[in-house]
Amino acid sequence: MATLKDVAALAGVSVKTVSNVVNGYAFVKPENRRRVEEALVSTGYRPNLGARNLRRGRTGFVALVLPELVVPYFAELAGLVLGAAQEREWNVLIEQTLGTREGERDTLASLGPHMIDGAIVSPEALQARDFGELAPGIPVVMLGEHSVDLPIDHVGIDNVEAARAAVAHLVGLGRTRIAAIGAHPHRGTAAQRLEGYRLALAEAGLPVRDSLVATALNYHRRDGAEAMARLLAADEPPDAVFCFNDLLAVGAVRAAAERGVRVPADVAVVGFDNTEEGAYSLPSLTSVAPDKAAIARAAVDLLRRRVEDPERPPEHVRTPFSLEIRDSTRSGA
Amino acid sequence: MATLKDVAALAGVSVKTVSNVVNGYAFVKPENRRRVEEALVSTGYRPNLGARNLRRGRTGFVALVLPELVVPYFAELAGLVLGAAQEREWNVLIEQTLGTREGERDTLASLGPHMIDGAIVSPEALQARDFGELAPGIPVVMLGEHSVDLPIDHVGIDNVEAARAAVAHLVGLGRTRIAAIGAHPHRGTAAQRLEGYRLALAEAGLPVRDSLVATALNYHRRDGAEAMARLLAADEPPDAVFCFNDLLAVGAVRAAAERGVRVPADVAVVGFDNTEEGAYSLPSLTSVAPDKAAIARAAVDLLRRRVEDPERPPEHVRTPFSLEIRDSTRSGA
DNA sequence: CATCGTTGATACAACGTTGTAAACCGCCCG
DNA sequence: CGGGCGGTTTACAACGTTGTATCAACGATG
Repeated sequence: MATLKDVAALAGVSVKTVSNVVNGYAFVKPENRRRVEEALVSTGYRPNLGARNLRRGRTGFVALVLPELVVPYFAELAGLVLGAAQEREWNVLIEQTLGTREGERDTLASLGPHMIDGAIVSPEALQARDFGELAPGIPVVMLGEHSVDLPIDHVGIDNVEAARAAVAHLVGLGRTRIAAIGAHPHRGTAAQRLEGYRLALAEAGLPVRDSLVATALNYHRRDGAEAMARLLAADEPPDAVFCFNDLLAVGAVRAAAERGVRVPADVAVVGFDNTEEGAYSLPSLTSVAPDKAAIARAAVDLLRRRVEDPERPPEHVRTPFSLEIRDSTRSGA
Repeated sequence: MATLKDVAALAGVSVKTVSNVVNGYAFVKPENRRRVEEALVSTGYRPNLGARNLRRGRTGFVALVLPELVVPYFAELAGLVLGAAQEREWNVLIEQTLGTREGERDTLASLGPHMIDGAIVSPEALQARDFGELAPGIPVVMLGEHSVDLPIDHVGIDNVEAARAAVAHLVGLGRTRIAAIGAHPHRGTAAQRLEGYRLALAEAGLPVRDSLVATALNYHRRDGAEAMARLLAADEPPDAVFCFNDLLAVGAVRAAAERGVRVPADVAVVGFDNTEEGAYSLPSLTSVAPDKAAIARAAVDLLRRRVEDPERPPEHVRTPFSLEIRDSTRSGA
């Protein structure tokens, strides 16, 4: 593997001059520049990033910490972050926490302070305040959970508003027994979506019944199916369900189908995340659609600014969302 | 950030002694060892991996190169590789090629030789032989495509056999006009699955009709839907479809539903990859189920052995598969 | 007592890169 | 003609770590 030294020897100049050419330093005699460039090509020189970063004190790596890649929302998001980071010449290290608190702690601890220039974290169990101690001095941008009181950069949609819009849509269909699937004791986003759900019901003059709020400890298809089964088995089953993500909704739709309950005729279903899976499922899924590309771009951008100036005041970026209406809430279907 | 030097100063020993303690060198006086360990804890020392790797000539990073994370099969696989690599104390760099030849070339080129100890590559457009020139000297393990003639480690299922089993299953249902969706001019796996499809038809004494083989330039839901639409619009539409992955199958099912064609009554559908999405879709999808965990483990293991001994002869690991039979091919449903 | 081997500790160099400061060149100006 | 100045190049040190060689101390051996 060719190093600067080899190139320098071949071009008959010093190592530093080669380094200067590589880094685009202006004052290099054209003649030398030509010779160096020739030597660079003929040796196939590639900088040793480890050495460069050791010298510069940066690594060029960013961590993307998220619960699980098998959750389509995170897979889509990861893809977009990868793309956005590529433009900034960052390499992305994806870490899965599996949603457990230990997983998140381990991940952040094991990354070590030297490995990464910063991290984009989509927390699930972890409280935001844990970050200070776990990743001391590492620039962090948080996704999803909204925690205004903490001095940490943050990107996300307005979960309360989004949930309210989703439930308002169900209200608009004339549904009155609207359930929610996805309540969770420790998840910030869950609390916010539940809040939006309650607000929408209150605005419509509908009662908020505990029996219609289903907890889901994970947000997988299986959890949605189980929750829906419980709801349908109850005395007064719902005529609409707002699920806190698309996977829960997919599970809910399946559980309904298995029991001969029609969607949307008997139960209308709204999901969250607007994954492609939901758009293709039968019936296609109405879903809250966060602008994932905007989230990814904003997160990478915020992290870049934070890395460049660690002292700047933390920023909260609110990205837009919309409601994609599909067959699972269309009466015609 | 504490360095060896800081720890050494605090413990009153030399830098090297601290290094020896950190690396578990045997001959350190118990007294000194104790002092060093104390200092390590109190300074919260974490080795600078960049420096360590610079010295050792290894990076501790492995690349996982795949087409797209939004394809559930790759997301699932990535999650499993992440897990398997973690046990080996490797960090995984996930790179998306977006399935284009340029993407794959760029990715491999940009990683550079210094960045990674090796790569696990799931090629799509790229020909296997391109790797030699693109990543000279980098240990590579290939996934999926079977290319016995090349001196590269390889992990995958027997695609011909798997496809044959899937189509044989459809034959067993009494279907006679069995279509295939997913033919592709440049994809090795596509060619193999098509081969298995042909074999199964031949064994059953059924003709192979070109009009029943649908090309898909990508393997997304949309492509499956479009291909299915073409097949259904033809003079003699199929009574069964073998899709080369689950996404194509999901799209195909949707296209059928939109045209009032019932699955499986009118058309039975088999997918490939056994993704969770398929298991929960309506109807649930019969699918060829590669043992993804085994693939991930084998790939990481093979790469580790290759890194440790670059001279060993290349190995081809054949991982098992099964056929998961679900509603999309069950007559009762 | 001289020699040797073992244990324990250290100094030094090196990995490949880049920032700093100094040196060199030619040229213009006083 | 000496001093200064901008352009151009270079030597050197440093980033944090670890392999090699060296060295000191010690008890055992001949």
